[in-house]
Amino acid sequence: MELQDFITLADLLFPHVTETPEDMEKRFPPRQLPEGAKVTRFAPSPTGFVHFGGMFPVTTAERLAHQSGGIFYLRIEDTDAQREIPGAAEKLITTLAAYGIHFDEGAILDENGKIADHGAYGPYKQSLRGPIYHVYAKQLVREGKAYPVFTTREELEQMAQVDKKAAIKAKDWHEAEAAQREEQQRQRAITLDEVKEQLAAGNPFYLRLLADGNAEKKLILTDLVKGKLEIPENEEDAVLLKSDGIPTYHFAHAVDDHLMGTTHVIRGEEWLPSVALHLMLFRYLGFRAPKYMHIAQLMKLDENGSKKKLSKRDMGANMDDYKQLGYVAECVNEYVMTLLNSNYEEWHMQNPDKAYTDFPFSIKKMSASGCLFDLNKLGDISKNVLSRWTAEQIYDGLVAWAQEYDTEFAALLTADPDKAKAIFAIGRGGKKPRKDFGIWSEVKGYMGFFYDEYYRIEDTIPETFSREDVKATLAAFKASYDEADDMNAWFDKVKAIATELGYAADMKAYKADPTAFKGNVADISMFLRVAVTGRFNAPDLYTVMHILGKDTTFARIDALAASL
RNA sequence: GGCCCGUUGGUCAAGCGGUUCAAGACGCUAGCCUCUCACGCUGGAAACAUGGGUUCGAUUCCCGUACGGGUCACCA
Repeated sequence: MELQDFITLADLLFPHVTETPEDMEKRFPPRQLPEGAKVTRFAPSPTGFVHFGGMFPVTTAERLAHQSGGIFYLRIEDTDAQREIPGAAEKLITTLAAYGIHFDEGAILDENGKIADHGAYGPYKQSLRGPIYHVYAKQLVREGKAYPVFTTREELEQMAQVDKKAAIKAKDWHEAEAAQREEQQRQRAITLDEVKEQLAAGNPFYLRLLADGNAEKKLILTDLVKGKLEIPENEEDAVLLKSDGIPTYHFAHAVDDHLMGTTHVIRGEEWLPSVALHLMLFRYLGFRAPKYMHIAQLMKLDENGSKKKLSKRDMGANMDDYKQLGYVAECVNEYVMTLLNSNYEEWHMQNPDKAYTDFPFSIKKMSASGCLFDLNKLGDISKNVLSRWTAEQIYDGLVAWAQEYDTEFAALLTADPDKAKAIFAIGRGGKKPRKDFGIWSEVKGYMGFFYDEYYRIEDTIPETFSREDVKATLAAFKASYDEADDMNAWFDKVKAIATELGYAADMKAYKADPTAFKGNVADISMFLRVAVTGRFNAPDLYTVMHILGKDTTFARIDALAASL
């Protein structure tokens, strides 16, 4: 086609488009931001929940923007109506908010929980930006950089039926490639007359980019995470607009990120293969390309022991799972930070009281390779975080969680807040706080025995100990117990019982000659512990008894004694 | 299959040509502390995928191989 023909073609294809790229530039002027301020975004398609892997780019983007005094915005990429799940976008926003991720602008929630535009660069939902894309589409056609491909409605419907993924998997790659190249040549050769004919017949068209690349040649670019990259030039005529006039991701990415002033595009590394195409689009459109950061995928170990992408169905993939299990958002954030920035842990150890948002996030410290999801590590971080909380904070956090996921437990806790807080105060506050639980769902197992509703005998005193000794211990303890005793006096009495029954009161003496005793004071304590807590393991018995009170303590001792 | 990315102990990782032939954290483990547990403390096992270059010298640079991952849609 001739130059003039392209202009005719553009008018034929987009008769309704009257605005020009210049108009767009006026409507969306460059942002006025201080030097070095980064503009980043999160651009999800509303097709499901927030994935743990998604937290990596999101957190990175949020940190980079806010740390630099820039803008972090939300753009909803709802260009595929087929896959869209109603309400997913709203859910995405509330989930992220729960993890402290807030947007400065974009399609965010208003007071009524509805998505509404917030900011001067909207609309922020791509489905609402049709006219904007069409301005640039028309421009590309005018310049001979894009061309239409026509199909009939029947063909379109047929296409919707086939399982494309399965088709790709099954095909012979060489054959498919050759066919594709041939098809591309054929489609490129469309004439103005054919276009008029098709248009007259009312057939829909989709728009393809006319790629000028040569895959034999390499394109050199720098990814801020991956470093220097050498990729073949793009020679595929990617689809820009679909038959319904809605842009594909690629086209929308170039137009939106330019117009919205994105400085850093942060996304998963699955986008790496299309960077050549994206750079071509920016060049065609006359836009300056943003800086790219492709973040490695989060992996998991499959049954065969090989690394696999953490998929939707995996435990821990859905960010909402963590809330249900009782993970505190702050802990998850910290875990994400340790994976994202290799020196975060070190920094945090030196600044245990600072929030992760105070950490100087560095792109240089990001790993280029994918990491394995490690629940152990998350658990450890969680325990450490919670161990620094006050009893009051633990109480509030636990109650809030229990009220949603374990109302029975919540009722018990709130019925006697002082008791609950006294339990949480055990071993808390010092230099070396206890670390008994990292998630709320573990707490009941740790402290349930304090409540008659959950108290039960889980461990039994081994048969190796004479029942008579156990009975004697329980009876003697009751006889000598005085709630007013301090811890030392209390333990002295336990020791006295041990001595009385022929058990060693002094552990060193016992270890020196175990055969001289029937057992030791640890055994005597164990009898009491099983009686009072129902188990072998519990926090300091003296404190436990005081929280329970004399009546409950004695009642439990009596119950065990009676069962012997 | 083509293309791209990656590869230090089980995991996350420091290292960025030579006092590190390898730090730290999680996990595992021995012991100490100790009335049990939870802490804490002191130890331990455990790694530079592989071959070939470059170099006086490579975990660190280059190439090949293997392995892992990603991608090749009118999905994002």
